[in-house]
Amino acid sequence: MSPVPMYEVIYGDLLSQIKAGALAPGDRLPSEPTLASQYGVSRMTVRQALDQLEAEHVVVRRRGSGTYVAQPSSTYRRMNRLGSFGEEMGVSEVSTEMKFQGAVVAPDEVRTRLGLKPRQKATRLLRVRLVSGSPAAVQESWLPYSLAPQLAREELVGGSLYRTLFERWGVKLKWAEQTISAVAADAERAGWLGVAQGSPLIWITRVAFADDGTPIELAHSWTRPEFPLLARLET
Amino acid sequence: MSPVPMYEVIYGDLLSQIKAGALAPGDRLPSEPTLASQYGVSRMTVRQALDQLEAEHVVVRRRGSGTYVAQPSSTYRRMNRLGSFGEEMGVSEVSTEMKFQGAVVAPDEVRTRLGLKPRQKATRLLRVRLVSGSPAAVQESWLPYSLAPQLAREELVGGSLYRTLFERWGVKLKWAEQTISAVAADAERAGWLGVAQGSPLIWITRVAFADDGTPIELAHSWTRPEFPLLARLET
DNA sequence: GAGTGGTCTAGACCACATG
DNA sequence: ATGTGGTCTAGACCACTCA
Repeated sequence: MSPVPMYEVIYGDLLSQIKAGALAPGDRLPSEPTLASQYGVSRMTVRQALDQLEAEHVVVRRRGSGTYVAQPSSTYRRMNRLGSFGEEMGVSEVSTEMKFQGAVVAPDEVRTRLGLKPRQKATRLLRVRLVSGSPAAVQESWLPYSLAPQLAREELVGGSLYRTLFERWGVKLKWAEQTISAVAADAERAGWLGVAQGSPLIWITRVAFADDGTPIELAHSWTRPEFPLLARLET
Repeated sequence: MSPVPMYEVIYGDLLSQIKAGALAPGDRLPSEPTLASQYGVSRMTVRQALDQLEAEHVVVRRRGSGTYVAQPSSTYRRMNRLGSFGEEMGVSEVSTEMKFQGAVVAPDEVRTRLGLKPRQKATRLLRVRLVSGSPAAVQESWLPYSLAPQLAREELVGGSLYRTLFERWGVKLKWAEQTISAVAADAERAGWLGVAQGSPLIWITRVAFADDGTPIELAHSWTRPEFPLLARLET
């Protein structure tokens, strides 16, 4: 058997066509029997691919009618999926100012959340994110130093921590737990973000995990309220 | 064919057993072939039930090993699912002070978001939510008046707007789009919530939809930062 | 090596939507 | 009436885990 399952191939094909615009919102996809014969697979296999697209709201199915490319639900991007800051911001132009990058002894909170031993080192990244040139968020990330020592020195691949972890160290983050709250800007962050001290910021604390459940990253972010999170909730 | 599909029966059975504690976190479920013969169905049908449980993180599958009841991921409750305020808060004791309940001409924002015609009326509910007796959030809900006129007068079923909509009017909310931001408390909300004016609050704007896509509710909520949102993100 | 979940087949009947 | 997606069967081979 091919290393990649057929239903993932079909899933990928359809997703590409939709992203490329070959299949526009509202368009009907080929029927399940049609796809099955096109790909030379059984209908159950086609359904596995469509199940996945449906779960991600890329398509909607209507019994007796067909499967259609979903309307891009006006809002909701970001959130629900774990992605890089750039991806979360969508098409906007994102740049980064690195304020600190190095290895330090992990403070208690970091030790606890990442499961490090006392006096174990951690890599700390402190970044200011700019959207279209104006400051939008401060991000402070902590990772076990031993996981990727060069991370404390080298430049990030494409400015993305997650990409660097994956491409240089083979570390793939699988899921994250976030708490979202609000906090008043302290003097330092207010300065970086260009807001008044004491003004409200969106404060997110995130722990990201590898597929085996190992905690990899503890991150705090402080975002200006002009850049809200968008989320879609299901019943 | 039975009105309820077999895979839903199996799904429900397993979920009940897990919720009741007959299957505890970490326990292994019967294997797929075992379940198939127990229910007298094919293995593919069993897999449909398990697929659903897995997608909801109720179970985890390990190839070559078995399917296990998931560990209740310490944190993450709330968010990701659309539920009542009480459910979101988990087991905590929740009470409500109704500050306003009535029908008014819909302001522009409400008209736009709910798709109402000019001068059409809307029901406005303004509530302060208390957790264990101390104020946690202010919620302002707007609904089309014509949808459920009595809503402007009657008491809510079990103090829950969503339960009232469903049990008294048969309206079932299917999904919602939320934007989450932060905002400084104004004088009125600061007073209700017992915080200083200007202190940061979590500010959520939500539009909830029925299964046919009709917008049913526009809600704003202002929550004290001591009650953060918890969310789980997937890759 | 035995058992598990992952993938896949080649059919089938059904409920439903649309022309 | 035709075609669609929803459900289901009774097998199969595979990759993987674990004793």
